[in-house]
Amino acid sequence: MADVADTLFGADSIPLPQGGPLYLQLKRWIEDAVHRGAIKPGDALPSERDLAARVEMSRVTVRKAVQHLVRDGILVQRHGSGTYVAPQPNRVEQSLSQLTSFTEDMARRGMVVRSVWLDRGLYAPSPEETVTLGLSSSDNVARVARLRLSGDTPLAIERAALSASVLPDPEAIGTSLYSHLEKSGHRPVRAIQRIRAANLDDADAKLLEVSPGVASLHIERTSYLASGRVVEFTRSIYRGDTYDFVAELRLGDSRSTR
Amino acid sequence: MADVADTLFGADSIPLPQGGPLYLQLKRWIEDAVHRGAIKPGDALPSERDLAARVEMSRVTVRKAVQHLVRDGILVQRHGSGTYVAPQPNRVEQSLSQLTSFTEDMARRGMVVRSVWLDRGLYAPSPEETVTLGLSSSDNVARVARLRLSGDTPLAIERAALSASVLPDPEAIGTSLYSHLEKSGHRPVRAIQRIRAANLDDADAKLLEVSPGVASLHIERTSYLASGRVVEFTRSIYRGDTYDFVAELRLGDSRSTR
DNA sequence: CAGTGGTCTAGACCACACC
DNA sequence: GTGTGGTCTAGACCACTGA
Repeated sequence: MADVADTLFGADSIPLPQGGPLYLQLKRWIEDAVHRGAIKPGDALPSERDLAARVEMSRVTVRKAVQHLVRDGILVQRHGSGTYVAPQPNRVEQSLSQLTSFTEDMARRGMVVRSVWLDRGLYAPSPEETVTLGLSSSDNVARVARLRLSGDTPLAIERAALSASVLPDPEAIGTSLYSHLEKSGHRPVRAIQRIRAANLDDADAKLLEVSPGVASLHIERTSYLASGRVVEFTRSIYRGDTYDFVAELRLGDSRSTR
Repeated sequence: MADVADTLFGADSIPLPQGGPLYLQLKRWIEDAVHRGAIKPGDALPSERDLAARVEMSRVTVRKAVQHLVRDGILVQRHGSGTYVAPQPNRVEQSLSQLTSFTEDMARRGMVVRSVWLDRGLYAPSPEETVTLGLSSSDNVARVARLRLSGDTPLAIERAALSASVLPDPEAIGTSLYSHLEKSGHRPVRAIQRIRAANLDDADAKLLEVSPGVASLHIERTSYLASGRVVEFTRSIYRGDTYDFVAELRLGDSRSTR
């Protein structure tokens, strides 16, 4: 079986595109090879030193091309092992109009979801938590932070803050925060979400097992009880390569032609 | 007036943090200086060569630290000019439940919005357009691509495709596609949006005047008439540092406890 | 013009994976 | 071990900005 180097540098190999900086020429060349299917997801690329010798560039320049492709999600690098074409990610969709529990939502699609606890306990509230959760200064706040995974693939980081009066014992949560809240009659019926894009910092990238700087969705959610009281304030970080959010829009009623 | 170099390297300067790679030490150090307010938005940093000499690192290492900060939106670099602390972006909010026109939406907030046409005309449809817009093979497709700006700041790139029967003359659109459609009785009343995060490629980054690789929101929108017919299919790219999308969620009705 | 960021090189050593 | 990616250096030249 021919290895990848033969495929890329064999007799019918395609020459590097011309024009612009060398690292961009090499980047385009590798990107095209992946999109053509000349090298497939999971395939290993030649080592950086090997590539550098073959295309007659310095290793620094090769690394620059490769790291751009890593940032774009085309390649992945594993320290001590090699550089590989990134696997096709299975994108997951989530509704932006129905307030659903992560666990219940995924179960409905037959996906196996796990959580790893990053933190849970009772704390003195920050000023921000005091305001958004409507706490008095003597109240405690319950913080629960989880890493969400589907199989072995991390999907999201979720950091929630709730009033201790709603969640007096954070340790008692099973897999689903919402079903735990439901038992005590505190399941939210309404929420406001604020969504933005941001590059992952080093710490969160490590947790999600992607490269720092990769695009991610940051979602802030404030959930309310039927009474109007705030139940939870959650900041979540979703991997950009595995998540789609879907929203249905209807004609606005605040138009000038009322 | 003391310049930035004096502020950073003066008598009461703060030493570089220890531990880990040099470029990350330098990155943390600059990041802290910005967050402390020791250097403010708009201020120029010392040149890369200057910085390298002062912290006793090679220029390559300094560049690595700086480019990480550029990617994170902390700094901006201008070729031939210098490196500056990034200005505080004014974030813009957009609703994810009301189907509003960009132009009308911004006007309601008193913001001055301009559009620059990137492309508009009639074309033979792509297979994807044929399917999503429900065209027959003889139909043409109208494509309109715009760069949206608030003042001189680019906000978003919008590429829309509509059936030529709905928009026979793309050149006739004024500033608002939706008000143009309204005149011909084709204003959509409902839309499905799909939102994801992605790193900007070089071309789109140039249009939006940010660095390649910066996080952005990619939105695909399919809009429908009251009759159920598809009016437009639009792909938009919003700058991650200037846009928040807001959605209101309600308790889902597809729960197991129906 | 001088000064800035942008690209590129050859060579070195370290940290980790895999055998 | 050997081979991989990760970091770091000193020095060079190019392309752009701005006085």
